[in-house]
Amino acid sequence: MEGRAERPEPLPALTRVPRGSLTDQVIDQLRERIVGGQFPVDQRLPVEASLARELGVGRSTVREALRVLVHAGLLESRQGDGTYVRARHETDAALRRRVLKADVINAYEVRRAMEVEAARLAATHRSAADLARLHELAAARDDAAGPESYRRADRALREHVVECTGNPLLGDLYRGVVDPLRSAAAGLVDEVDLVRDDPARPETADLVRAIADQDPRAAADAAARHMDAVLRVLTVMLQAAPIRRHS
Amino acid sequence: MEGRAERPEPLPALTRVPRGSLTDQVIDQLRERIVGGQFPVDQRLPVEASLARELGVGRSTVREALRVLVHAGLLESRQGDGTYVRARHETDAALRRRVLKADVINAYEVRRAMEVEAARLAATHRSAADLARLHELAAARDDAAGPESYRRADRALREHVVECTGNPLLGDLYRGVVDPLRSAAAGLVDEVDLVRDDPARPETADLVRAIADQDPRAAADAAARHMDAVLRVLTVMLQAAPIRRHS
DNA sequence: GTCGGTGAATTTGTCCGACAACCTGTTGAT
DNA sequence: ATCAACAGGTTGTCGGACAAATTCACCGAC
Repeated sequence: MEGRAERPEPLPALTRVPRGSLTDQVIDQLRERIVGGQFPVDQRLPVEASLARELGVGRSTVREALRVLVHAGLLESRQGDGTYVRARHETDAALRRRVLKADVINAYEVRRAMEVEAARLAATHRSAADLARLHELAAARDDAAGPESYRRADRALREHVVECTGNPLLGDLYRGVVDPLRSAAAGLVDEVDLVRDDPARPETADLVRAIADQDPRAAADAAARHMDAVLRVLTVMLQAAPIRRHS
Repeated sequence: MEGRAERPEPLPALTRVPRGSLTDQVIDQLRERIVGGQFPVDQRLPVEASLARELGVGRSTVREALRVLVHAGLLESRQGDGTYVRARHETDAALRRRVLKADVINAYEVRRAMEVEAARLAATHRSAADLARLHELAAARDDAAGPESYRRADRALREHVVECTGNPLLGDLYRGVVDPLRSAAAGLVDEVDLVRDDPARPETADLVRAIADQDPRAAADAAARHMDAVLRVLTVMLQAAPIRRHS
């Protein structure tokens, strides 16, 4: 049953579900395993019969729970093959679905809202360690060798700003909105990223300085100027080549 | 089985699901019936055995579909009683759960991000009809007779601002964040709302004027001042009476 | 050696029957 | 009138059987 060497299932023994509990408890337990990384993304879950045995419930109960998590976007089930983890957080899957259905400009406007607030909060709440890391990431971005590594470095910097806010909810929402944008319109987004992040533009350096100076207003202003430039470029590019999506 | 006269189930005959289709089709079909109003909110669905017979599938298949819709927030199942329609549209249950798990200040910071961006976009994109309605809502708020109707009027005004943005994604996220806040910490939120919306404070009038004047910067500024006042009051109140939530 | 076809093994998908747990409404006793 | 017991109905869970789909190993042809 679990004899496929190419499918490692390095799982600790699952906790037995106490008798009397519901499918909801199985849902919660599976979700916690996913969120906690014990069932990593792209990994295959134990088969239904095994889950049932280890959780001490019937296979039907497991199936109902799995079906819920499949619909919620955390899992993907393939008949004859197995059930795979598709996302780590339920909010990620839900936001992804919603964002991918949205107009790109609208999604960027939402992103703008979060980046401006993140800048403001980062300037307010950042620690000395946050700042040291921010400077490292800014330097790495300036030193990046080509477009791909530049983009990676830029992304790391922006995500670190969101981490400096000390607001995990904002972090989750930011990633939930921005990650689908990256994968769905990858070519366009990358093009925009390059243009907007022309090293001659001062906004990102201003942002880093404002966070260092603990000046929320200046940080928000820098982030807003930055996203306004992005939106201008994006609007022009969409007029030149409209995206066809989600008919 | 359906012999309870006090539980009307005025349902048209359900379409038979073609053989070979999945639980997903039952999910879709039930959802369409709910969204379309054929299963109205607060009404009880036909019992599982009946649904199975009418859809031409097994009871297990119906159960899996129902479980999904329960988890998605559309249905509520009560053992021994029946399954009731709780909402007409698939609420973002995942976002709701996430917000309810968050620190209240963090959630308000996210709300601030969206209200500021909504103000800016409303001033940019609002139509004449939007503005006329905004003025009506502002007047209704000023004329509200007591705390409850004041709150309702205020809420209607703020949600209308978000509608004026012409950004449905922002609208969904705003409601996804704000609605759980309202229900979860209702007493606290209402207290904050009252204090922050002291009629002597100018922010909301400034916001309405800036939207009328199509001045995004002034609108964003008014919304920011408004939410900053809210956050100050909220911080003080949380120090006085910390919320115990979601241990 | 490579490639394609076939069949076995495995896993999910569906159905069914049985019974437990729970809820609602009715009836009878006080 | 209230309360308790009971019956009937409904959801929740379990287990078994089998269909449908996928993967993989084996074998034969080239």
